[in-house]
Amino acid sequence: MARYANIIIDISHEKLDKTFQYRIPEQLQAVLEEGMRVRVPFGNGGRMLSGYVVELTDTAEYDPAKLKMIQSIDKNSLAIESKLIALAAWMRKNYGATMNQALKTVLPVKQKTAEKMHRRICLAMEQNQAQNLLCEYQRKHYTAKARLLEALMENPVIDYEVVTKKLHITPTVIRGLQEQSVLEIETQRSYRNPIKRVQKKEADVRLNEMQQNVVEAIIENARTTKKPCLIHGVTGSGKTEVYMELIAEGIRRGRPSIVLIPEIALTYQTVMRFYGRFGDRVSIMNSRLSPGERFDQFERAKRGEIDVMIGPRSALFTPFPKLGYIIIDEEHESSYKSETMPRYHARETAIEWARMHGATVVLGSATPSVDSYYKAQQGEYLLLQMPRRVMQKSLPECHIVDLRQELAAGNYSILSRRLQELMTERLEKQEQIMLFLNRRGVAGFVSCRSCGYVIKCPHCDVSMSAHNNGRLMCHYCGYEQEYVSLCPNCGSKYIGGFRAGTQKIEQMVRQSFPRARVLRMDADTTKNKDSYEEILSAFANEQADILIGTQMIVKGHDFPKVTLVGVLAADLSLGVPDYRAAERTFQLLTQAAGRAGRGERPGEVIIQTYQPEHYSVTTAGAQDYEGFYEKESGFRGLMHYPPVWNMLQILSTSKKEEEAVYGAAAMAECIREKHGEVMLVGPTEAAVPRISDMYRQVLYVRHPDYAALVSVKDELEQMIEKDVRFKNISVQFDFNPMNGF
DNA sequence: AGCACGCCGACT
DNA sequence: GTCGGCGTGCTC
Repeated sequence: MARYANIIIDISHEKLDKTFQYRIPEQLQAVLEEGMRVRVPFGNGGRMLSGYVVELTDTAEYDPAKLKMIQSIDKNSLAIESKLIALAAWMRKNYGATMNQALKTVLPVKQKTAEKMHRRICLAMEQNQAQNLLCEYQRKHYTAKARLLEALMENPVIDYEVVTKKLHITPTVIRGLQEQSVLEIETQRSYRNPIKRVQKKEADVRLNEMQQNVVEAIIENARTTKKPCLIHGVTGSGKTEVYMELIAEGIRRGRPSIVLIPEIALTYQTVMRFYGRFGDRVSIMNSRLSPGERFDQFERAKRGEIDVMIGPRSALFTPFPKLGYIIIDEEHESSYKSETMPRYHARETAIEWARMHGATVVLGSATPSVDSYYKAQQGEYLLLQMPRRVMQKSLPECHIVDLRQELAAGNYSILSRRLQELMTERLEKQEQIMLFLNRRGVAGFVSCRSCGYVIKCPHCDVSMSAHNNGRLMCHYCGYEQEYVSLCPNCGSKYIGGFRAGTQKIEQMVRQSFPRARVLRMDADTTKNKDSYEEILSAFANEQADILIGTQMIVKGHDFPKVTLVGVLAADLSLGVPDYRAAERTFQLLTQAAGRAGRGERPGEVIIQTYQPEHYSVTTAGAQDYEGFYEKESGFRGLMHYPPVWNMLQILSTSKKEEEAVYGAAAMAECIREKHGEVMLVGPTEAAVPRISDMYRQVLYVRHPDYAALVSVKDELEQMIEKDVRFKNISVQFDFNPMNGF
């Protein structure tokens, strides 16, 4: 039975944005739970405030003599906040993080800052009356009051921020004047809906039989077992209509829904479809929203003014008081995994959140993650298949081209003969082409052809990339230096970039097809937010014949005129040193292929590769998910990888190399000593041994049960707290990682 | 955020 | 001396 409770008073102000520890009175020992709202004495005056129990613990983190007692449990708590706090506690436990880190992800809005933005100060008296008062203040040398009053006479309404920051007036002064009714603070809150409304409600769409069956199965499941559902539906099978039908069903039960979409796929088109169906009861969240707008949307959700929230990972924490469905589209996307602590996965977190709400999670993908499909096979998820495209459109025809044979035949171009032929044909027919490459920049690393020396970042130990501004850059820390014309190691002038990037390909394509209009889209051409939409809509409006790009062109957008997709080198993603490389390759190839033939004319796909016999290439070429899954899950089981086993990746970083090494070694020893049951790999240098002058060591722990890994994490957290040598070492946990450290 | 505390100029 | 404005720092 815990003796102390860590309590967060109000997330309103940064200085209070931490926990305070209190004693738990005897009569509450048995009933108090994490997430509960309580009344506690706070501050010198002992005034009573409400706070949330964030953690129950036995260790006093503060002088126990100074700890005060919790007064009571607050009964009129808004259930939703306690639930979110409980969710944060769950995340802390299952992913490893401090409670504050977890709380900040779950309650991302600084509520008062958002309100402050709307807060204005206005003069509450006549000019001449104010003039008199001003004279009086000046006479009495009330400098602050005079300053404020003078400003108010010039401009009767001023933002609260301006008053405190620019005029240097403290809240004490403002409150004083407010009490004397010299001024008023207006906190009018005008809701801004970031999407302009245009449309009337679309007539309910007719679902085909396949869609209808899926909808009925999910609704039935939501009434009974509430298992997470996984929809495996090929591109173009009409998953979005299914989602909308489910959302509508939730609304009929008075339960709103959350739709998670990778930010990159959150396009105008997608949003408009939901808007057309649900009107302004839909709210969209994206990274362009200001904190104020974000807050408004959350506030509307709390009050039940919206039925659907659409957004990326963070939209999961929309504080709906009730919840119908949590829909996760493109569930295999790695953007659902957080890259900062707590490194939570939106899918698992959604399942927990849905459990707390009695809601149902619906996952959808054309290429489900091996993780989810495995769970479906185990009966943990309900699997639903949508194997056909709507309107009897056929899947594109797929050809695999062996690049080794091209080389043998004397073709040194990045475009195979087959691809060139088909491109010529499409250009003649005025159809569009997409060329896809999993790489960016003019070229990859720069190396010397005489001695093999590779230019690396002095801070991160990774290869520097050549950029079009003629400089070399480190992708991890941003370090830049001049391009070199002579090898720093041997002085040879045969130093340069290898492997083509999108820019190089653009040049080559322009050379081979001088009359074609070419667009390029990659991280470099989409630096500012809008250029992304601009390029895509230019291509959609047929202002170009060929679109060349990285991953980002294969997601979301529908281009009906595209009838040829070329994957230039499937190997690039296969070569990544990661156990998920094959899975990622299969997904990329399938998605790229899915871009072809979305319109009336059938599509064709060319996959160029040096490994045409690799199963992820062959199965993607044959549009055979099952075949891929069988091979891949077999491999994972054999090698004890997730999802068959679970894996915990641990990173130890420090400014000093020996400290990072010590941290990893000490943790490894602790694991060997106390958790002999797990499989331990490492410690070793991370794939990137140094980032921004921080040395990095990694450990991998594996075990069939997730819970075993959680207890390893708990053990390590305790050890770290005790061992003073960890003072300058930072440790990060990543459960079932999507990316290596 | 809100409250106490302490500094400092103004005024009976 | 005392009164009151106004900035600072702390709250388990």
